[in-house]
Parts: sequence; C-alpha cells; structure tokens
Amino acid sequence: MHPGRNGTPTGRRTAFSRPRRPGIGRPIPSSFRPRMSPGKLHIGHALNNTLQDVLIRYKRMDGFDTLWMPGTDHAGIATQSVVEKKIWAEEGKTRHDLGREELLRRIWEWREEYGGTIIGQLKTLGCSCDWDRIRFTLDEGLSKAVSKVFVDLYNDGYIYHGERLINWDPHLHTTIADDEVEYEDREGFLWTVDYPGIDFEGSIRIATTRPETIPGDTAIAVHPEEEKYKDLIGKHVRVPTTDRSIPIIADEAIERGFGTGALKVTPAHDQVDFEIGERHNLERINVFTTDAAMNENAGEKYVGMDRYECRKAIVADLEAMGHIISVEPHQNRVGVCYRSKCDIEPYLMKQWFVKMKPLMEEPLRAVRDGRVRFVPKHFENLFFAWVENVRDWAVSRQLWWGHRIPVWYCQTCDTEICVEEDPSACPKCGGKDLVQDEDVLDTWFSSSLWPFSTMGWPEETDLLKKYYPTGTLVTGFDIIYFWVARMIMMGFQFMGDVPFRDVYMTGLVRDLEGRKQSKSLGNALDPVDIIEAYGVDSVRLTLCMLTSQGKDMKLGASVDEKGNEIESGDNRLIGYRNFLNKIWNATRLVLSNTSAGLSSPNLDESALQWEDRWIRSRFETTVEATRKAMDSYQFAEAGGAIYDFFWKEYCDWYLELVKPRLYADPSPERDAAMITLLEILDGALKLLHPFCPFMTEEIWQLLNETRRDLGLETEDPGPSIMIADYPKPCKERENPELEREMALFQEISYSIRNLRHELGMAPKEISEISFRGPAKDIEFIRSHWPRLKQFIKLADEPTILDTEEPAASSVAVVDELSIALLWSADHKDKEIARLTKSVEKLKSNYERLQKKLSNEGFVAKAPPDVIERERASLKKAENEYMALKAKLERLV
RNA sequence: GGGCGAAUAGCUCAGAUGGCUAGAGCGCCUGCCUUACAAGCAGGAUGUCACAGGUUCGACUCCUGUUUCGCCCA
Repeated sequence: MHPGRNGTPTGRRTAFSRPRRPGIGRPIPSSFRPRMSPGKLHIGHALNNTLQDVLIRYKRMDGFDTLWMPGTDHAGIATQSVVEKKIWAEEGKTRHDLGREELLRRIWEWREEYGGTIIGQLKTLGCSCDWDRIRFTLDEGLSKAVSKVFVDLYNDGYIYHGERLINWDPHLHTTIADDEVEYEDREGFLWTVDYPGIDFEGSIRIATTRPETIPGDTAIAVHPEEEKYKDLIGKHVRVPTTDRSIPIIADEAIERGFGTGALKVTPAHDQVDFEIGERHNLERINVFTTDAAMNENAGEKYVGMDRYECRKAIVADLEAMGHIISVEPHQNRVGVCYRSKCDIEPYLMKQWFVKMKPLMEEPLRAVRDGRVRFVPKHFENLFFAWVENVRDWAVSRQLWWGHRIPVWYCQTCDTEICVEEDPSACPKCGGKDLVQDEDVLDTWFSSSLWPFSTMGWPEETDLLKKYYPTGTLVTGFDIIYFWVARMIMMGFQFMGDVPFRDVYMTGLVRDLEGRKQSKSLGNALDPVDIIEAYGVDSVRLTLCMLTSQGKDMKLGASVDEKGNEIESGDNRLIGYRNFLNKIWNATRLVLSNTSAGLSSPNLDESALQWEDRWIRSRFETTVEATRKAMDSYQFAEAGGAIYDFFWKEYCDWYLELVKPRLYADPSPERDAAMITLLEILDGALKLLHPFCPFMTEEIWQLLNETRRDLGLETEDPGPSIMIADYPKPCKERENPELEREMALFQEISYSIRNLRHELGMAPKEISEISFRGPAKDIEFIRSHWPRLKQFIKLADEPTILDTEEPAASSVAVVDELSIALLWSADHKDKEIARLTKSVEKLKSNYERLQKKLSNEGFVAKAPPDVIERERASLKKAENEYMALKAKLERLV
C-alpha cells in the first residue's frame, strides 16, 4: 500500500506548531536568516533549515529548552531592484520619478504580498521554529539596535566617513562590499603606450589594460631601483590625450618584470594606484560618471561615451597619433557584482566604513582557542585567511530600502551629527537646518546583529539572559565572511561574548553534473517541486543522508512541471522514499495484528522470547549509535543507523520471527510479541522523528490509539511525538550473547537459501536437510528449529549426522557446522562447479590469514584484541576451507 | 601565484583517531504477485580504493611527490 501521495502521509497538524515543554537542560537556541528575496525557498535553504530543524527537534525531545527564532532580512539590493524593475515594467517609472517615500511604500506593499512566502515554505518543510517570534531586520526593535550599534561604533571611532575607492555597480547604482565582488577572467589586451617627455629627451612607455583611464592619470611610477628609469625620476611627461603634464615618481609597489616596468597612475580608478597616490600626495581625477560613462574630466571629445566605447575611441586616437607601440592579448580579471553581474568600477566616493582590524581581534582569538567551533574544522582556515587580510568594511549603500544612516549634517555650520534619534537642532551652532545622510546601511550590517537584536537588545530582556549565547548556527560556508565572521565580531563588541558555540557548515547543493545551481543555468531545483514529487519527509531524510561534514552534494530530480518523475532522477531520493513506504507498511502489519487484543495489559517479562530480547538489544545499540552521531553532527550516520535497524532488523528478521505468535491463540507469549512490536516501533519512530517529522507524527498518533485500545497506556504519551522523550540508552537490555546467536541463526539461513538458489532447487526438490557439528550448535538448531524452518521453508525435521554427508548432497559450512541439502535429483555437475569456486575463495582467505598470523612482527606488535580476532577468523576459515575441500574431493 | 578540498562498484556517495574478506542506495543478472510492503521478497555479479614512492607488523586511511577536477583568495 502506498500511503497518501508518494509515501508521505499528510500528518501536518502538529508537526510545525511548537508545543512548549519545560526545559531541564542547557538552552539550545539557534538562529537562521533566510533571505527574503527572491521570496522563494531554494534548495540550499531547504538543506540548512532541515539540518537546523533536525538538531532542534533532537534537542527538544531530549529535554532541552530550545529556541529557534525565525525571520528574514530585508535583502536591500535584491529587493529594491526587484521592485524597481517591476515598476519600470508596469509604469515606465524610475525610483527618482517616484521619490523616496513612494518607492519605500511600494516595497513595503510588495513585501506584504510576497514576504510571507518563504515563511510558508519553511512551514511546509516542517521547520519547528518559534513561529510566534518571527523577526524582520526592518522591525522597530531591530532597527533600533542597528542605530545604536552604528552610533556606538561611531563614537568609539570604529566608523568613519572617508573618500575611498569603493566597488561601484554602475547598473544598480550602489556600492557593494569587497566580498560581494566576484572575479572573472576575460580575454583582453595589453597596450603599450608612449608618453612623450616634457623636460627630457624622448619618452617613457607604459603598459595598460585600461586606456580609457588615461585622462585620469596623475603620475607615472617606476621602481626606484630600475636602472633604465633612474635618471627620469622627477621629470615630467605629457598625457597623450590631454596634454597635461604629470611627474615620474618612484614607488616600491611597481612590479619590475611586468610590461615596460613603468606604470601609469590613476588614483581615482585603481586600488593600487590609489595607494600610490596616497603615498605621493597625487591628485585624484575621476573621469567616469556613476553610469560608467566618461565625464567632463575625460576631455570634450570623450564626454558621454560608455567606458568600453571610450576605450576603443582612445586606442584609435592614440594609434593615429602614433602613441601605441604594441598590442598584445592579455587575460585580465574583471570584478563583477555578485548580484547584477555588471562590471564593477573602482570609484572614488565618500562612504561609511567600519574599521575591521581591531574589531576582529577577539573573534580571531575566539576561533583559535575554540570558543567558537567550526564544524568541520577546516573551514576555520577560510575564516583565518579572511581575517588576516581584512579591509575596512564599506557599509553605506546608495539605496533607499534599508536602515538609513543615522547621521545628519548641519547646513549652517557643517557639523556631522551621529545620534540615534532625529536631532532637532545642531548641538554646536543650534541651527535647525539639518539634512540626513541619504544612504542606507548594508543589509549584512543588520544581519550581523541578528543573534541579539532579535532577542530585544539593547534592552536587557529575559530572552537575552536565558538564550545568549546561542548554541548552534547552521549555514552555508559561502557566507562565512558576509555573515558568520561579522556576527562573531558584533557579538563580542556588544554582548561581550560569542553569538554561538558551534557553526555547522553545509556544503553547496549541486546538480547531477556537479555544477552550482543557478537561475541562469536553469538547473536550480525548486524544493517545492521535489517535495511535491517525493514527499517532505523523503526530501528531508535525503538531504540529511547526503550531508557529510560540509561537503558539497549532488542532487537531481527529474520531474516534470506536474511533479511526476520522468526518469530515474535521483536514486537516493527514491531510496529514502521507499524506506518511508516500508515503514508505513510495517506499521500496517503491526497495528492490524495487535488490534486483536491482549490477554493481559501487563507485560510478563518471563514470556519474552529469544527474538524479543534480541530486537530489544539491537534497539539499544541503535539508540547509542544514533545519539553518538547526532551529538557530533553526523547526520548521515545517524539516519543510516535508524534505516538499517528498521529495515534490516526490525522488518527483515523480527517481524518475520514474531508472525507465528501473532497468528496463534492468545497467550502471554503472544502478548509479549505484541507489546515488543509496539514498543520498538514507538522507539524507532522517536529516533526518526527529527528527520521525518510528518510521517512519524502520523504513525505515532495511530500507534497511541492502538495502545489505548489495548489498555496498554501506563502514562500519558503527550500530545505530540515532537515533545516525547528521545530514546535513552538502556544498557541492561543489551545482550551480546543473543546477538551472536542471531548471527549464527542468520548465517545458517543465508547458507541454505544460497545453496538452494545456486543449484536452482525448488523447495520441494529437497527431501532432507542434515546437520553435523559440535553439540552446542546442534542443540541450538534443535531448539530454534521451528523458527529456522520458517525462514528456509524446508523439511519437517532436521537429520543430525555423525558421519560424513551422503554424496548426493550440497554442503555449506558455518565454522564447525556442516549443513547438507540432500538431492532428490542429480546436481553433481553443478555442485562440483559451485564447490570449486567456493573452495578457491575460502582457500585464499585461509592463506591470507595464515600468512598474517605467521608474521612475527604482527604477533609481536599488534594489539592483543586484534590478534585474537584474527586467530578466531583463521580457525573459522580453516574449518570451512577444509570441510568444503574434503567434500569436493569426495565428489570428483 | 597562494591556500583548501576531492579522486573508492556502471551511477551517486559512505568509510572519525591505521586493524574483520572495503560498504550503502540506485542500476544490472536470476528466481518469486510467499495473506505489511513488486516503491516489495530471496539470491547473485561488479573494485589495481587516481598514479609513484615512503613510514608501519599492517595503509582506502598517515607522509612526500605526480596527474586530473572543483572551490576560495591574490
């Protein structure tokens, strides 16, 4: 039976509401911040929110007081440009046509409509956040925190206003931060240009990739030790396009081997040149407009031209004038905006900066000494590398959507006023004519405060007292700089402590070809589609199972628009969907067979059978394995332990073993089977719940109904599995002896099934089965015969031999035990072939072990338990090899 | 150029501090509609663990070098 659609029943009613449970342990709060725009959940969100939810559900069930504050940021650039585009498309108006107030009104309107989408999708995904505590970076409280932080940093000298080269996006018309620039290798040219000397004979040649910046040149720089230019230092040349005179200066930063060894210096348009300019006090001539077209400084001829058009024009003119000496192909790296993909222009502007070096000192120490732990650890290296080279953070953005910079300028006396509340008058001259800075702050500025601004800071709230610092942050490694590092920084600066203890980094979700998912490639998976096709729980479980310590994962689902599978798609998704289906079907078996009723609602411990005690023992082992994995963020390991237990042990062996008792008349033994079935199912559901909240909840409710009907309830299970106790280890139930017995039982079953299948014998073809071996094995077989018989579907009673097996038989060996199937037809040839192959394998294994154990070094140096294990293996290998070899020899 | 990561079955991937005959899912082959489940059951085949050295009693695992791929930073 296939429950609901695609293996996932629709038990959503309690899966994302968040019943409180009294906390008894350390609070484990965590934060997350899905980006609001483009207003939709993508697969990366699905991954890290699933992992976050798995952790929080686990901790909550385990008795911790958890807090998960959901929310979104305002995504300044993205949101504003989406709305601007929409307005342009619909009304043909720009933001300047509308004005600041009106544009903001429209964006809020847009947000009203789409802002909730992502929250809804997170609920669909089953995230068990504290939904009554949703936060938004532009909320009043969070905005207050932003202002306070800005003002405090300003007053402490960590924020300054300065003219610097910033990364200008001529398309979006805003600055972006250094780490928001991506670099592309492009095929370009290296032009060698001749600058004629003014106060010396001849000329100097420079190499450039950007001739369009020549009008902005204010010097030529050479290396101070470069012999061929030594005499020219201090002389002047003429800029070919403008006839301006510029000096030749000496600077250590010049790379001597590159080009001609002389560099044209354009401080307004290049970072290196800017720094040279600082050292030599050079003029900064900006030749571009904010659209990256040429301005009046470029000269009349070029004004208004686009930068790349101008490049062609200048090259043509220089060529005509004979100033171009050579042109060579050259690969250059061009910065592009991570969002608009427009070529970034280094541009001279007054911007607000945060001094990063001093603020990052404590965060650096904290990561070094483990107060903040990165999982997996190697991501620390990324963090260190960034901190060591960190430059000041340009935090102002030429946008309207965001937190406006809390700085006012007195029009009367030119004073800069940085205060939290709108000032009514200039504190210096008392003037009333105050104008607020036009710019807003980088969205990440407000996001960096998230761990405490969401809890009510700067008020000293109960939330802060109880939950700061938070426990675990789950995030993609790609925003270590943007977000993680800055949160740690702000945490120390304003809370005096780390914002979180652990940072679990997820890898990226790639497509089946290993490419990064992107809208432009058209390979981005919409989690909603996959959920449609496979069910939420399958998707969650698959994401967890594919997660291995920060590594990227490939995921693909071949589904059409309607969500139907069109080809094999992703095999893991199918596999885990099948697993959930298996659980559902096993549940049906358990619940339908236990509804018959118990003879007594109390478990009679003495009625527990061999297999009951075995499955209880296995369950305990599984609990330990699962917890150990969960506690070290090994999601796949934890899921795998549950998967194997449920399918390979509970279903394949235990369910089959108890069937005869379920179908028999009421008895304490039947009761014991039913109670154990229900109890283990209950435990397994709880173990699985963090991964698959919907289905486990659904089944658990059904299970509780059955238990109530049976009168089994001794205590109230509570309203939801999500606040039931996570199974705790119970050492007394572990029984290694029983597990060894079951291993023998299984080996016997496997051997017999294998023999039969290899010889192509139908069950009825086998007249007899006989065993020969040590008394304790024979005794074991006799006492478990009814069970064995069920698995191998063979003769009524086993024959016990004390001599060699009859020739007309096939033999398998388990250590000292020989198992023979007696033929009713002639299988001699097949048997010889089978035995020959088998003996060969056993022989090589036997010899391998023998060699190992006769190695003196091994026996002298290996740990005793390893030697012991190898000795046992050798003995077993020898028994099996010798027995089958003898049988083969008799046969031929 | 510097740094980080990866290379294991046809495919996608597990294999923490070295130690069972290297595993799983999907796919493939054989036989089964066995009264929970054909999205299933039973059985099976498949690996120079990228390459070359080294350390070690023992290496998929540690070290060195090489090749290929990916990412980050300059």
